[in-house]
Amino acid sequence: MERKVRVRFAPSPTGGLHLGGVRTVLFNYLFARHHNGDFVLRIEDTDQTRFVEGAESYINECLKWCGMVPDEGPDAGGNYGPYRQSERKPMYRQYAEQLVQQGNAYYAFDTPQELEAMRERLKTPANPSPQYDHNARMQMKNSLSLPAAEVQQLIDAGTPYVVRIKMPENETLVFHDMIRGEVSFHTELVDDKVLLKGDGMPTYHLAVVVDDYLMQISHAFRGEEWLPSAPVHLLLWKYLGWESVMPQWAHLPLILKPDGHGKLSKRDGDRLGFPVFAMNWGTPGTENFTEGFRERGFLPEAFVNMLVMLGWNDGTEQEIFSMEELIQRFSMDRVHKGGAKFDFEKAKWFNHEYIKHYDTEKLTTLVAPYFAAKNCTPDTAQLQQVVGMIKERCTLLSDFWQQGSFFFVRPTEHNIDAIKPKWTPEKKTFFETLVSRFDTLDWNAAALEQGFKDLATEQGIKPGELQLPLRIMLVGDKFGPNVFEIATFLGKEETVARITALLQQLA
RNA sequence: GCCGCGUUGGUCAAGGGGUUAAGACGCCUCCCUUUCACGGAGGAAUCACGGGUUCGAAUCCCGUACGUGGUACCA
Repeated sequence: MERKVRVRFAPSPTGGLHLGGVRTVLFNYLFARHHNGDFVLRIEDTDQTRFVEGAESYINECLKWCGMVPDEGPDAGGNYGPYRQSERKPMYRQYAEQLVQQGNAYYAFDTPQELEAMRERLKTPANPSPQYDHNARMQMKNSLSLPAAEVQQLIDAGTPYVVRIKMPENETLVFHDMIRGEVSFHTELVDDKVLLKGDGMPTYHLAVVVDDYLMQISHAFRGEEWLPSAPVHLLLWKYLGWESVMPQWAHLPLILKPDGHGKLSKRDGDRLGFPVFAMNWGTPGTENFTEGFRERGFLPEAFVNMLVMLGWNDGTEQEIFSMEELIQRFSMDRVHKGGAKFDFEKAKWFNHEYIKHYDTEKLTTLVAPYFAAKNCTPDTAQLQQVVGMIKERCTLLSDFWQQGSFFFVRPTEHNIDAIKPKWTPEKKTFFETLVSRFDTLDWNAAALEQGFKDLATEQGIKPGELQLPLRIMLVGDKFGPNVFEIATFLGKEETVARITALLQQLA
């Protein structure tokens, strides 16, 4: 019988949710939805990497913004909770003990100093980082090397200890990865990973196996950095007798720095001037602040689309996908094996595409806050009209203010240098006459343009030479939509005021 | 060092024995527009290297290089 698809994502932000993290969630989400399965959020808050204040609600807000809502989770209830690792603490110990009794794991009493001493002692140029493995374990203080009585004595005395997995020797472990196919490891090269820490909390290795089993997870997707510890997890599934219900695994490629090499980090964003977190993280204005894609002016649809194309495509030339299309077409076997360098220019292109085709009414509600932030609160219908006129020349939501403020606020700065060299008394006369002639014209773009050109012809000046000055008068600089449409929007009174104001400056 | 994974233009990438090796971003040129964009037409630029297998290799195999991840009582 085929199991229902259940995938889980386990974020553990000690900081914000970065691109790689969001993309991992996204692939989890798309796969789950594609198969009509469950999408479960599991929170990894351990004692060591304790959640930073607010991190949990931050994650939930990120997911909501991106349109990926978990079916179950800390707030939604469900049958597999609790979902916070800290609340699941009592569950793990019994499995660790079971492994010890079966001989697949053992107690280790070594102090951090002793571990350090061992590494120092075994270190050679050929082996710069010795492991706690089958070579070293018998030289250490653990229930394999010590007599049973002494072990009991240590435990009775309350000596802190950890539980380590006993890696077998000379075995080759093979497992199937949905992206990479067959992957194999030699067990003697893997160290005896700690399963249960001195404080009684499980390490990721134990927790992820126990939780995935108890939560009946059918598919587990995570970053490529977990591939080397996959053999430990595989062994745990076997030793605990759960191999028949082991999830299918996929190790996702990494997102790399745009320049140079290595994993993309928060520092790269600061250094190169782009966000790496989905949303603002930290306190604005302080050193611990990182701007998010949301606040930078990205639409969530564009953000998600951009992210999914980093490592996946559907094999066609299509690049713009709605979430519904992604769910329909997503398949794990079209995910790339190699990491992808992040390209902010391409990310902006996605956003521009979305803005151009976005519903103007909806776009206006997203743009309004950017105007409000500048103490500009125009009538919604008017703002909507402006948004419609300028949206194709805005890449980010934050561009709308720069591209559209002059519709509502008279420009204070004028790019006079653009017209002054070619300014003549005849042109001055033209604009003075134009103003006086406005009363005879219908106030719409077509009529204004016609009247403007007629007058230019009468006075023997090329209309083109007069359009730039008019633009500078109304807009302040060389940008914006058709100048007659701008005048139409501004209205006769404001248009006249702006023309005369600049005429005085040029005098 | 050892182990894993990877490598098609600057970037994202399609293609997986025979192709003029798609497409997109970015860059450049031209057209449209006497603004900035949008739109349109073009252009430069790629199969990491070396061996095999084959009539034929970007494609299959081996090696090398390079990159990347891991090598913690972090995840």
